[in-house]
Amino acid sequence: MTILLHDTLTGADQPLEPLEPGHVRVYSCGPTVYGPAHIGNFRSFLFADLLVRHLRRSGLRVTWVMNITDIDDKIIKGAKAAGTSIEELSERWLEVFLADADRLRMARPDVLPRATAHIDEIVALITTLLEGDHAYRTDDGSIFFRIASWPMYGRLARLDPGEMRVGERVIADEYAKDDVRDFALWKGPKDGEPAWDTAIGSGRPGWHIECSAMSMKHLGPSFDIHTGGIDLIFPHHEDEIAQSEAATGQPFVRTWLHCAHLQSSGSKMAKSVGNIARVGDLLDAGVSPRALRYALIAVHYRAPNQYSDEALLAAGAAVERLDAVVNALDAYREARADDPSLDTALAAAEHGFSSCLDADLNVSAALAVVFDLVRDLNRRIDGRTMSTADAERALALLRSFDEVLGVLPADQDELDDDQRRLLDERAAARASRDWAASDRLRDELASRGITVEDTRDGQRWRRQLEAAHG
RNA sequence: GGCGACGUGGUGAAGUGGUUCAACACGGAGGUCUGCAAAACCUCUAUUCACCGGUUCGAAUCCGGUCGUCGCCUCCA
Repeated sequence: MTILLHDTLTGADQPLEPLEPGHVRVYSCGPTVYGPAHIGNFRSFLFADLLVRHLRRSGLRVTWVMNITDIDDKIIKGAKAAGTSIEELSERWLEVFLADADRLRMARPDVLPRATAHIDEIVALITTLLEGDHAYRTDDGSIFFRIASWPMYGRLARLDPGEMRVGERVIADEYAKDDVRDFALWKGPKDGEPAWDTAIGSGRPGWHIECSAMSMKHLGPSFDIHTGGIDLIFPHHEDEIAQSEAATGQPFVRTWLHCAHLQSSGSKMAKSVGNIARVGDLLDAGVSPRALRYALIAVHYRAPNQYSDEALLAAGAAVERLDAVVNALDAYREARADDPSLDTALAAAEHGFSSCLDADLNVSAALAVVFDLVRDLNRRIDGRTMSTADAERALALLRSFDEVLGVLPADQDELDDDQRRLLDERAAARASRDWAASDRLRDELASRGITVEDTRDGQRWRRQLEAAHG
C-alpha cells in the first residue's frame, strides 16, 4: 500500500515516492551537543526513528542521516563556563546523547555527521552562494544570505517576508546586515571564539548552513524526507531551503515532516520554560526506558503529546500488558491441531497495523490494532484453543510489530544462576504443595526484580518494569 | 498584529458525512479463574464529541460565528 506523509510545505498528505525507487533518504535535525537533551528533544528524534523503522519494515531501504551540531554559541559559552575545550564539551555530550538514544532504543542513524567535520562542504556551499549573489560579506568578516534574492522565502512557514517581525527583538545593526531578516551563513572571527581559516576567510559556520551542507553531502542535492520539531520550521528549515536551492537550483527536499511539541504542565517542554525532564534523570529515578519510549511515541506525531507522571504510569501499564501476553505466548504449550481462525486474525492485525502506519504514521490507531489482537490472543490462551505452533506464530507477529514500536523486552532474556535456582526451588516447593515456601520464594524473586506467576503451563516469570532491567 | 494547529469520557487519545462513529490505553466498580496472589477473561464506566447557528434525509465529522487553549513570527526538537 502507498505510504502517505503529511508535507509541511504543501500542507497535504503526499504519497511517498522515493527519488530512487525502493530507497528512501531521510535527514533529521539532531541535537546540539552542549548539554543533555531533554525528552522533548527525544520526542522528535523518536518520531524520526518510528518513521525509519516503519519504512524499513515496509521493505524499503532507508539511509538515515542525523546531524550533530558540535559548534555554536551555546557550546562556546558552555565550554567557557566549564573551563574545558569545545571539543571536550561536545564530545562528552555527544556520548551522553548516544547513550540516551540507545536506552530509548532509537535506531542508530546510518550517518551522524558533525558540523566541524564538514567545514570544507560548508565553505564550498557559501562560495557558490557568494558567486550567485545570494550572499554578501560584512565588515567583520561575516557572510549573510540575502533574502531579497530568494522570492520564495517564507513559503514553508507561510510567512509573508514583508509582514515578518524579525528584528524587533534583536539588535538589528549588530552585524550591519543589509536587511534585518538576512541570516548568517558564516560568522566572522571574534576574540575567544574558535575560527577556521578558509577560502572565504576566517570564522565559523552559522547553524542553518551546516544542515544544508551535511544533508546534501550525504544524501544528494535532492532527497526524500527531512524531519524536525515544529519549532524548526522557521527560521531553520526555511533558511535551509533558501540557501540550498539558491545554491543548487534543484528542489531540496521532497517531503517535510514536523512533529508537534511535547507538552508539560500546559506548555511546550523547553529549557527556557523550566519544565524539562531528562532521560538520564528519569531512568535514574527508576522509570523504565521502555515505558518512556512508549510515552514518547504513542501519540500521533503532529499532535501535541501531553507528558506527565500520570502519562508515564499509563505507558508503563500498557507496556506491561504487552509483556504479559508475550510471556504467556512464550510459555504456552498445547498439543492440539492448529486453529485455522488464528491465521485470519493475525492477517487482519498485520494489515491493520501496516495500514495505520501507512496513513501518515498513525501510531495511536496502530496501537489500537495491536491491543485488539492482544485481547484476542489472551482469550485464545485462556481457552487453550491454540496449538503450540499457533502461539509461536502469534508471538512472531507481535515481535514483528515491535520492529517498529521497539518496546518489548529482548528476545533472549535469561535469568541469572541465583534467580534460576530460586525459581527451581519454588517449583519443587509447589510440587510438594509447600505454600509457605512457595510464597517466600516468590517474594524473594520479586525483591530481585522478577515477577512470578503460576499458570497451567507452570511458573511464568518476567522482569519488573524498572530501569535496571528495562 | 500576522500565520498555523487544536478543543472528544475521570485521564491520555483514535475517528473527519451514515453500515458498532464514539476505537485503543490508563484509571475506577463488580464478577470468573486461582492454595493465596498475579496475569488474563467477562460486565459496567461519554444517548455524546467547547458553544451558537447553518448545509444535509443524515454531522463529532462540512460551512459561518463565538469562546478557549497551544505553537511559530527570536535560540529552540
